[in-house]
Amino acid sequence: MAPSDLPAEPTQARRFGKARSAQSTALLEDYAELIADLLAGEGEARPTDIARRLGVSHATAIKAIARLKREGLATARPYRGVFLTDAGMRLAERVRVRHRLVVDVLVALGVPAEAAEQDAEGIEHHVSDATLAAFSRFLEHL
Amino acid sequence: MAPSDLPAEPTQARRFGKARSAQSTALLEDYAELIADLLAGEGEARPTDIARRLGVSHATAIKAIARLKREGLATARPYRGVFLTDAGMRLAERVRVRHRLVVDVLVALGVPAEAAEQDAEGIEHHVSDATLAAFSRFLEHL
DNA sequence: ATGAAAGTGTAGCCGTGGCTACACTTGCTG
DNA sequence: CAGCAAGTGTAGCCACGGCTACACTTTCAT
Repeated sequence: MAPSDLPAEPTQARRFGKARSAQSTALLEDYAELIADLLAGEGEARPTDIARRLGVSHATAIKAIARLKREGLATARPYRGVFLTDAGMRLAERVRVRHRLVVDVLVALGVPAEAAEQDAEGIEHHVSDATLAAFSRFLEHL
Repeated sequence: MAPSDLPAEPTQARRFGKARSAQSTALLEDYAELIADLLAGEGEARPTDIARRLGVSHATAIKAIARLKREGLATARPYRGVFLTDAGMRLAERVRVRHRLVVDVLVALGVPAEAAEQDAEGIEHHVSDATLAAFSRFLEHL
């Protein structure tokens, strides 16, 4: 596409719309992945730990956890920590794999490790399956 | 970093924080780029056109334009279209270059064109200067 | 066994970015 | 030149994701 070609209106609108909705699931993905990590590493996931890791207040974390529950991704009983449902664990695993893949591709392209980790944190939520597949192929053929 | 190593807390919190703040500028970037395209292509940028391209209501577009004005990126007089300030044009140009670079890298990695355009729409807002530089180098050495 | 510290939960505020509904310009057309 | 269609702007709603402040459990040490 030449520089000053605008894509057809509906195409462009669809793209922006998808990017917007990807954004709305990004937060759930981050929480799911982090909770899975904490469960694996510490045996439990407490709201305060989650909040500290994400750099938000515990109240913010608790509200997000409520949303995870609403979406059927997590369960939690008052004062008893947070757990993931099967759906939540599947999501976390998908996110974990995708995150590593994005970081590995960035590093393979010559991005310094710390920048790769940082950028992957934002990029990962916008990587489609098609792109993910291409990333896999690229890393294999290295 | 081994799979189940968690990054140190402050590091991880900082990463998430940066990813969050990148998000807040993403919308401005999209508007600035689109307005620049419309000005270049049609000679004028009207709120309704902007809204159609982005797939949002005209009211939403107008609110975003108000924010662009607040941030010193755009100017607009009632019923007279939207224009970019110097800062706005510089931003738009930076965004345009970055967008192309991201798309080109994705395509070079084997991502199908349409998916590359779609994913770039979300990814571009999270690409640091270091990553951008690596992308450039990668494309040159192709 | 109790009391303080740590953690948890709730309430209520803010700004953002969506939306619809309604009012008002503008500008073209007949 | 009158009137209507298209475009513009404003108001007010919602959900989200931040926050602080405050209340309530739990837990652990004395």
